[in-house]
Amino acid sequence: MPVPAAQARAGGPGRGVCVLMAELSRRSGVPVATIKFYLRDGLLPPGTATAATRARYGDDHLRRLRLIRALQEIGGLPLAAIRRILTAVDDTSVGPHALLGAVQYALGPRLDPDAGDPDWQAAAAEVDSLLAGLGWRVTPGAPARTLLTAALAALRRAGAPLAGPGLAEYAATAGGLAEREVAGLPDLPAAGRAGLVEAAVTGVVLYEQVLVALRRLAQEDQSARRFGGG
Amino acid sequence: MPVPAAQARAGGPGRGVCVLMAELSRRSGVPVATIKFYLRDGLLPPGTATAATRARYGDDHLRRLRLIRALQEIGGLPLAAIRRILTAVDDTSVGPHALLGAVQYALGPRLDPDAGDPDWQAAAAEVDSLLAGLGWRVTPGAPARTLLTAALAALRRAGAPLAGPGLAEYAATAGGLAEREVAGLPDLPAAGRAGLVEAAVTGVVLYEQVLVALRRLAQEDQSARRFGGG
DNA sequence: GGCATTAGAGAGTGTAACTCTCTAATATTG
DNA sequence: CAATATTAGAGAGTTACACTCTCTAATGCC
Repeated sequence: MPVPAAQARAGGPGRGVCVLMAELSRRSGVPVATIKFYLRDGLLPPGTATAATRARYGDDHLRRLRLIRALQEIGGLPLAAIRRILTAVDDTSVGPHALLGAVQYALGPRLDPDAGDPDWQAAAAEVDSLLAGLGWRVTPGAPARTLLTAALAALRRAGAPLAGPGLAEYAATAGGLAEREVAGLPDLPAAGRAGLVEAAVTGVVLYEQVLVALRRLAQEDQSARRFGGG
Repeated sequence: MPVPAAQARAGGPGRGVCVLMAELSRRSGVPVATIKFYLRDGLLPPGTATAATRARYGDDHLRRLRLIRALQEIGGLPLAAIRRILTAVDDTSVGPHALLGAVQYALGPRLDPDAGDPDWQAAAAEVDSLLAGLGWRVTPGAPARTLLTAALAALRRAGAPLAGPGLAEYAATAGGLAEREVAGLPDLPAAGRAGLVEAAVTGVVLYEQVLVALRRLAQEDQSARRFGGG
């Protein structure tokens, strides 16, 4: 027995099956108290109030709640970063590229560049020449750039610097991944802004964890082969 | 005027230039109060006491301190995870493979598998068949496996599942990276246990951040090319 | 009419990672 | 040799984060 589409997805934009908070909690697996906290924090838009002590929440609340939890539990993002991402998502004047930038800044490490350290300077120079050689268009202050520089500086400090060719190999691998990922994003007219935006956030954050997890599993396998079970 | 090597690296194992805590703080950039905290927490072994209110710290303290900060600031690990890693590092009865396992468990997400969720079950089945098909030797309870399953389940829940061939492509890329990384670790007799151990921890944690950062930078570049500066 | 449920706001809780304060002792300097 | 500065070590206090609890007034439902 097919459910009438008009009932499953009726009403205005984003208004689907409308339920009370207890039901939203049950469907999302998030405690009621936590949902209230998210509402107060502005992470979740308020429901449509039907009375002084009654409000209803739709499908978009459920999707938003799942997005928050995915970014938090799987992506490991703090709520402050998630709030920044969601603000950009909800601002329809923010284009796709700027939105991805917002996600990058929200992800990006909050570590301050320790200029003055010779290892840092060497790492920064290496990053500069790498990006220049590849012709990648990245903003100078991108957090990922700081992260890369910090990681290379730490490797240098530990006496195991990641040199030019080895680093370029990593960059080529990363470039191949990113190329396919961005190409795989839906077109704007086809998916609409909301669809593109969600796919983009998902792609940046969740695919990263997929990659990281697969690499760790592969390392475990390789380590077992080289060093044996002991 | 060359410094006599016997003076720069004298004494017993790991005892280099011996200094007071203030000097250790200056060289590492870590505040004295924080070093004291690490000492109390057991992250840093105590210095050699020369009097009731005097202790000296050597090169190994400096290296350990740098390792802690790298894992914390770049790897984003909580101190509890770092403590677990360092315990395994210091336990000479732990072999290379088991040490990498300890790092994996320390890194691994602290999210509980939500069995019962159909998306989770589908993701778990996909992970099982992928690993079986690749023949990777990974323990069933590996945290990376949970992370992968959780990420795939979240993608499914968001309506953008990462399907068989696409996932296999990611796995192939990750496998290639891990193969080169593990092959690049020094041999046990050549580097000694301490050298191998540090290279392994570094390889797992810092190279991961290098890869992640490069992927994000590549995404920014690809996004700029596809969506333009707006 | 009466009772369970709900929205909303404020305060309280637990954890992590420091940071501050204090004491006694030791090194340094005049 | 006495005054001052510095240090090790231990405990308590602080800040940030992410909830979680408590309370009140207002419904909805029987």
